[in-house]
Amino acid sequence: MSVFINVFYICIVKRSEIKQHIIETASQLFYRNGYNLTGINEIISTSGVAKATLYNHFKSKEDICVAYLQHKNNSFIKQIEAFCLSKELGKGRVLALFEFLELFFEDQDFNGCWCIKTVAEIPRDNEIILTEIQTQKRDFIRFIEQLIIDNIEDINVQESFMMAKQVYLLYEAAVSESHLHKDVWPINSSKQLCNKII
Amino acid sequence: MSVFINVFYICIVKRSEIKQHIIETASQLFYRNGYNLTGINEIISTSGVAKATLYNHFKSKEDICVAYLQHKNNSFIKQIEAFCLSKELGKGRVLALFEFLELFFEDQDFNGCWCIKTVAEIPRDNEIILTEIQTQKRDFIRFIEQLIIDNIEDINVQESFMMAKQVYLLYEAAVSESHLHKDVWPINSSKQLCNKII
DNA sequence: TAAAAAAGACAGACTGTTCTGTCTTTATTA
DNA sequence: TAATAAAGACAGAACAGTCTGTCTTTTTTA
Repeated sequence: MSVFINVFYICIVKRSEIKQHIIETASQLFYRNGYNLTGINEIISTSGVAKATLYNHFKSKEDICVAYLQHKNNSFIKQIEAFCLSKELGKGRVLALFEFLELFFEDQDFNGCWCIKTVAEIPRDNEIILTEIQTQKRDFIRFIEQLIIDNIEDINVQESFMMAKQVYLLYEAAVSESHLHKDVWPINSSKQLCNKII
Repeated sequence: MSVFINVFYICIVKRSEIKQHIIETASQLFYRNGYNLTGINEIISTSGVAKATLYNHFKSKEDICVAYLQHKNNSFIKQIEAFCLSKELGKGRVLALFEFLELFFEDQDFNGCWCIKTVAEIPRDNEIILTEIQTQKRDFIRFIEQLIIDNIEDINVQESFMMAKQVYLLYEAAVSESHLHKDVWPINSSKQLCNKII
């Protein structure tokens, strides 16, 4: 039996993948239930990892938080980029942002923006986490800007940056408000307005 | 000394105003430091009220949370309404929303939207608090809608509702994002875009 | 004098973090 | 290939706090 369990366990988490496994487990819990409401004990019991092992990989809960944010952002950027590029060249690729969000919203795990959620939970003076979040958002604005440059005709640098910020604001509002109202209307309204300005 | 302290204390909070005093103290703490990071003990020590007294007025921390949200919303609506009406009739009264937000942002106590913050902190299934928040937001949209009807010429009911939702989304994005980026640019971008659509 | 507030002890559950000592896996050597 | 060494994952206790909410006793106010 011991052998079976061992073999079985290895199938789930290889030794070399333990850190990643902890990150994924913590991410699910943090995103679903919130950072402060998720305890270390819940993370270790859910992931099946020993406490000492967790603290071998991360020096503190805050450390896990940063890893969680990065994990979320990495997969998000990868997915939304692939989704937009799957559409035909042109305005549609910008509007695809909101179509992606629609799918994201319909996902049962949707729980709003992890950055906004986390900012709301940490003390004002936690610069480590705040900096990580601001970096993610600035990268996202740059991603939108490139999308605009590549897909909107006759647009100069100044205009494209201004437009990127506006599209970004509409996207962010759509995420937060669809979550708050538990309804898709903010996504539609934002998309409509975005269509008007691009 | 005991007498002095008592006299001094009475000057601050009359007996009949204790409940209101608790709400105001809790509001400051919840808004500044977050709901979960603010303990009952901090509320009582800051307000100078006994624990039993607090639990005489509120049956639970959640109860105080609802009172906090209502308190915030009441004073917000009162202030923004007065500010908008202080401007000249016309489009300017709609744009005044963002001018109000600018002042709000510059206030040292500014810490984003209390609704978004609170939603991020409570468990998904807390319907009492969520309902309170959704009601506040719907009321705010209705307020914006009335502002549009009163100040934009030749607009029908359908258009005004659609526009109200869009202006609302821009306002909400401006609040959250100016807070996140610690910068005024989201307010300016939102205002600019709002000006374009009204 | 009766009602209400103050003060703070209290229960009981939870927090993040550190630690010990054991067992298992992996890498290196002979 | 077999023996050994190093790395690190394991369980679980302990630490010094925290938390909400209840309760009793004393003091103050109307």
